[in-house]
Amino acid sequence: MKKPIATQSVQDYLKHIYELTEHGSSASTGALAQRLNVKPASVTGMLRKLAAEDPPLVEYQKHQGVMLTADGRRAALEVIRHHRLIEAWLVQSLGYSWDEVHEEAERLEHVISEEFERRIDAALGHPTRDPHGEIIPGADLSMPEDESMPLSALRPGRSATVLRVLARDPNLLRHLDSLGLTPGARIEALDYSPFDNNLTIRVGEKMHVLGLNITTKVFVRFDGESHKD
Amino acid sequence: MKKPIATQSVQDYLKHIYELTEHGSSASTGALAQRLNVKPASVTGMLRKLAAEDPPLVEYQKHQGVMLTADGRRAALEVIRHHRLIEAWLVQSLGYSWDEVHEEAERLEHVISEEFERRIDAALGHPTRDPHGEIIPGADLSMPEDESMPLSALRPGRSATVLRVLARDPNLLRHLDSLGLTPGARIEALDYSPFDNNLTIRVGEKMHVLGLNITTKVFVRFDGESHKD
DNA sequence: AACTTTTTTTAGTCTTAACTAAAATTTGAC
DNA sequence: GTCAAATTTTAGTTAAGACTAAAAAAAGTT
Ligand SMILES: [Mn+2]
Ligand SMILES: [Mn+2]
Ligand SMILES: [Mn+2]
Ligand SMILES: [Mn+2]
Repeated sequence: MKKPIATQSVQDYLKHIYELTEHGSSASTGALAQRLNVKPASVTGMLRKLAAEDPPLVEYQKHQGVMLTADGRRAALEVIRHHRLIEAWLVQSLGYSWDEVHEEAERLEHVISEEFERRIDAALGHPTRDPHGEIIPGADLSMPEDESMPLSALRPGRSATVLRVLARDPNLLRHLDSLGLTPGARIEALDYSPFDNNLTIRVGEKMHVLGLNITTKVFVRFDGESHKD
Repeated sequence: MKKPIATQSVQDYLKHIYELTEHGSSASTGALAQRLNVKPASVTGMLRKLAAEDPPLVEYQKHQGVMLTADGRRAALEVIRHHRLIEAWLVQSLGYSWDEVHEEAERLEHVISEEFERRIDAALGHPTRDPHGEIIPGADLSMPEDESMPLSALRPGRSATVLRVLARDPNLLRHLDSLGLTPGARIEALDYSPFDNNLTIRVGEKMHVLGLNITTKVFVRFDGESHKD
């Protein structure tokens, strides 16, 4: 019932495959190579290996991209849970800011014990989201559906609440913070310009005109929509 | 001015060489192999490599054992500082007990950033000793002389204060804890039996008869001795 | 449909850090 | 001082995971 070991490298491959495929499609060799900072030839080699593991971790057919098996998905979610709990805990317990935590978590995620995981989870009160608003998989590795919509879909007259931001770049994160676009922030859409896709919003007292570069990276829940189906 | 990288393996070798040689002598291939859980042949290979690094990390002559160079010593102390700060912090901040922290620290020590080191150091109030009483090297990697004496040297009529325990085995650590032999504990020697080296001591209300297995692993400061020379 | 470009895979190398087995050296007993 | 035992080193493999260069397959273009 216990899986033996997965190297750091294997864990990183699985994590990135998960992130590329969470919404159905399969991940390409090239896309993985780019995310992992590795050459495509190296990715092919690893994918063959992952598909040949005893319980196979991926389903892989030449030239067709990969998808995670149930086992691979569980292993990926285990790493993602580590990553996000660590981020939350670096912020809450050591005073890191949200633009500093990713890099640190990237290394710690591979070496903490399950005991450590349990302890920070408990110390944080079993949080459901990390500092960027990403959902933290449960201890049972369950992953609730993400119901957020990109801010780019918000139109004048409607308002919304920021759920999460999709960004790792520290400069972008600091910029979003300076705009007040952090999880929980209330937003009102004031104007939309169809030609350049600029959206004018109000956050608290402040007004901002945001381009797609930003509005596609901030995910919100529209106000006045049912939470459940 | 920045050293590039040292792999986890290199860091572990340096750390164990430091621990074997802190009091002058040089470390043998076999002793290192045992501590590192590796075959002697592997140790020889690594020692050659460490001696050949650009600033050499060890001084090594065939069949003569190794000693750290100044550079190697600094790298070792960096890892040891990480290890001991992490142990302290696992205990104080996450409620670990002193028998659980070593294993976790063993893995974390290699991956935390200098920023992380600074933050836990500050959060703990710049501690000078880890949960086992081991001295934590300073941020400048200075290492104060350890002035503790083994409990086995205490004789009836004298009393002492526990400074540190030399143990990693969780069972031994729990046993020491149950005896009250933790850093700060006051001890009074009541009786000594020269033939079996048994020492009878009082700790608080309790009396214990301890053999060499324990008395050589608990280090104390004798009461009524000057701290400075 | 044929050809060009892009993507992916194969084949072969390299590095790190282990291992085993055999050779060499040192230690220690007499 | 000689010789056996213990320790250490050399030599040659192995495994993981990266790389480059060349071959093959897929996708796009006219
Ligand atoms: Mn990682
Ligand atoms: Mn995050
Ligand atoms: Mn270690
Ligand atoms: Mn310790």
